[in-house]
Amino acid sequence: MTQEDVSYKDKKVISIGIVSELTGLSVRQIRYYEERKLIYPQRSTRGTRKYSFADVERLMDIANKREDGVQTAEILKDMKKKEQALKSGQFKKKMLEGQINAHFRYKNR
Amino acid sequence: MTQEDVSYKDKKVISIGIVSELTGLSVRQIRYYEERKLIYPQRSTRGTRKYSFADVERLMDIANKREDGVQTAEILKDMKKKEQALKSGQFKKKMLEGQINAHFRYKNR
DNA sequence: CGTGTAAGGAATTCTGACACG
DNA sequence: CGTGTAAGGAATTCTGACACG
Repeated sequence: MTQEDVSYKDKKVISIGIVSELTGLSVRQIRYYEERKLIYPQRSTRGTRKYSFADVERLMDIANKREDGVQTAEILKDMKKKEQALKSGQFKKKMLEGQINAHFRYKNR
Repeated sequence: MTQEDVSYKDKKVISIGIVSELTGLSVRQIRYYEERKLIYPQRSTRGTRKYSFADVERLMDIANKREDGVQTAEILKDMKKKEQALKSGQFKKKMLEGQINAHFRYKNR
């Protein structure tokens, strides 16, 4: 994925009505999941919510879990755990890159 | 660019107000460029226009040309020319792939 | 030709609240 | 807990048209 593609995925430009169509969730449900801290839309100047494609995917993930009877508090916990794991993975990757760089610095001087 | 990224770029989900903010063009201008066949938004069930990121980029391109004094009819011509060139390039690429495939079919049988 | 604007109507979005369970 | 709904207001979007140039 290039940097430009990431910017598409994370750019908050979709209104709640479209998100509702895209996810099959009601507008009420989407607002409620925000209240429960599961999702963070951006607000436009005039206060309307704007979502990204990443948000839409996250909401579809939430919808699946809710269908399985998972409560929002539980979903929140799981998501935090996964974010933590992701950060940890990124950290490990950075460490590895550091070692590799050090290795080449050593070899090339 | 993966297939998924393409789907983000080309998915028509942005309302005209947001497109206006993103491009700096007035809503009136955006509608006018559609009238002149420079842009093709999708219509939602209730008739509102929906744009993709690709459309937004195309509009920014149009805006630049308009600033240089290029008329919409001229812009339309240029765009058609470029599309034609692109198709031609894709065609050449397909031909080449065909030759490569034929080559390997020959070698491997 | 390209763009602004007022007009009138329809649909969207927002918040806080009551309802049900 | 999770979701529907009616309420009232504000902002959006749509079309066809007149204006200016």
